[in-house]
Amino acid sequence: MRPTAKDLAKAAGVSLATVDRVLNDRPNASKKSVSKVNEAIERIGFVRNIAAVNLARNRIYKFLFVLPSSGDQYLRELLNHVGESNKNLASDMIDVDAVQISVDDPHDVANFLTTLNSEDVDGVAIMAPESPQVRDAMVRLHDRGIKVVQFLSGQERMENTDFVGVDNIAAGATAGRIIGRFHPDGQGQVLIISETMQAQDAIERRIGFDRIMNQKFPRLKVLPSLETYASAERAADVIERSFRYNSNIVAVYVLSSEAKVPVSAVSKCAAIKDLTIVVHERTPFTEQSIRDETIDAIIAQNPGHTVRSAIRILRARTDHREPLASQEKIRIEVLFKENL
Amino acid sequence: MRPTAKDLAKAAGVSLATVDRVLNDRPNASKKSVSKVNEAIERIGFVRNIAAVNLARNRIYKFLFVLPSSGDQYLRELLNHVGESNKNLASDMIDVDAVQISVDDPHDVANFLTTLNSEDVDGVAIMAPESPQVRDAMVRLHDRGIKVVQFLSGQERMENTDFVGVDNIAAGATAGRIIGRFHPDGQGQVLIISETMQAQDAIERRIGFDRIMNQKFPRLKVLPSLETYASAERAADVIERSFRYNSNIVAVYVLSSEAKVPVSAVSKCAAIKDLTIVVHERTPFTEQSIRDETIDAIIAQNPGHTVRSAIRILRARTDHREPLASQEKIRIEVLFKENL
DNA sequence: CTTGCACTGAGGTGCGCACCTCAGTTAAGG
DNA sequence: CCTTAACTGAGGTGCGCACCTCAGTGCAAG
Repeated sequence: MRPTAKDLAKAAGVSLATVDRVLNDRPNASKKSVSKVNEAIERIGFVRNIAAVNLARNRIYKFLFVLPSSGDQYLRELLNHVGESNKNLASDMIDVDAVQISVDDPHDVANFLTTLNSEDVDGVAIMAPESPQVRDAMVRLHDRGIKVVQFLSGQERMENTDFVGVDNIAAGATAGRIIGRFHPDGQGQVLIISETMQAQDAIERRIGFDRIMNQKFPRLKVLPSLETYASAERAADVIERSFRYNSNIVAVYVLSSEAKVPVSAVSKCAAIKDLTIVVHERTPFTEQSIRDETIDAIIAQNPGHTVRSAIRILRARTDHREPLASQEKIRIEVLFKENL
Repeated sequence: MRPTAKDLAKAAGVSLATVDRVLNDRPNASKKSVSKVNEAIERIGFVRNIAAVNLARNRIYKFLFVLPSSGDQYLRELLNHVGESNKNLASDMIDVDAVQISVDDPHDVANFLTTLNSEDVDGVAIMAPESPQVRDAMVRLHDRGIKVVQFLSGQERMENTDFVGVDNIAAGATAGRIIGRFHPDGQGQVLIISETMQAQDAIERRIGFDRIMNQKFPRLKVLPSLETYASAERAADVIERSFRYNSNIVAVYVLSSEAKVPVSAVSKCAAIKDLTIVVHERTPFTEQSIRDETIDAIIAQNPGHTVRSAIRILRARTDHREPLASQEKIRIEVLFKENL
């Protein structure tokens, strides 16, 4: 049998009421009592039964994912995993929901966050681009007692806020290592494509990529980033032009998380199987493409892991516990055809 | 507020006692009552509060990891994660422990498993090589009501038993893809080193490796597997001999999970930085080696993930729930210097 | 000495559920 | 008709804990 609060009280030589005061930081506990209880906790190895705590508190965790309204397959994956987590965690009294808002206008995002109330929600995971307004709104959320997680998005790290996602500089460097090692003879040009270079994640990936290419594979020439603005026509246009002007493209690196548009455009300009193509995020499209060997590698952050990690962190913060850093580190996954 | 069992009873038009009979498969519930309750569960979206269930049942989960007594760094990682999980899950009333037994003699393993009692343990995760005795003992564990997980080890898949670990054929193929793509000009010999080729996991990795090398990279010649039997002297001996007879070794693939001995031996025979070296499992040694670029890639199964996955599966089985396959798939991780 | 305040312990209630008992109802079989 | 077995509902207890009330106790300031 595990020791209960009653055993703790006996071991500490105090009453249950005092144990309760200490455990829950209630007033009217003397320093002596506090230390007696803490000493006894260590001595008898008392561990609070979380199930009983939550039952007694009659607590229901409510967490919200704030996601962009624009997006393609990867976003859909995220939404699916949020829904699935909601189902799976219902028996643990955890409600998870997702809203999609237009993240183009930072004001809208900030306004939405402002409407959130600590009565309705315990924690929020936010995927939105960098902007002072959003940062302010996040700080105010925290002040209202709502836990905040920066979710996959490229905000600068904030105090009182956890980040879930990968180190994008490292992710870009990983892509660089793969492309570089796949071309040991050097020589050739590398095409870089992104939806936009405004986004922090794209910038960081590019930085990491450039760094390793310069250091390790200087004979491969990295071209300036093309921006598609998520438009198929524009993608076709700029990519076609780039292939026309650059006659020795041997590899393509797609920075953004939606790879379908750029890869499709590339396939119309070149013998795509002769190119080394590295993209981000596992989606139905990229999975199919790696199976048929159109693309060569996927750098991914597992959407299921990220969603669950965000939830675990929010739960820990809500309980005033420290999340387990070792468990919550999101890995930069490298996927080839063989280890899908 | 979530609906409680009381709400369920009202919605189903039966008493709490009958709801209890249905939910817990107790006798003396008519088919009509059962269907009324089940219909109401769907209708009002009733979800059992697991915390309350476990509290009322006063249940403490007890899980045991049965690990080999021989092993080096990777085994130590596993033990650490078991210990860490035990700490972290104490507040969820989950006790996790590990025992190490000599797995050389299948009889010893089987005998040990036979001593396990369903009073003392709810589930066991077993890492032990293939053998009929062990299989039998595992079946008998299951018959005694103890849940069984085959942990990382190369047993054939069994009924009533979950497997935690990676597809080793795919892992070997992944190693093959990396070595192959790192040598696009072809030509050269690939050295394969393993502690033993008796173990199922080594065999499977070799199969996967050979398959892709034959199909995709036939110009690289894969040498017969060297066996070190975990002995540094023997490793030095056979590896030195191999380098003497084979003058064009360009890559080394270490099949077994402890890479220290073989890599150290290789480093004495050749300019190690000119070789492409792929090993299995992240350990302090392999991590250091990839940082200083002695080795080029690590194929890993995350020990923390595997331990936690085994525990989640055992917990689900103990609760007569189905584990979430999507969450429990252990990924074949590919680690380069950049995405450690 | 009294007053006031910080502290303490005893005890109660309820969270959602499991598990038990027992009186009572219904329906089938003879 | 009665017997029997299958079923049902009402109610109680307890799991470990949070949260509350209230009657104290001790100690320091006035």
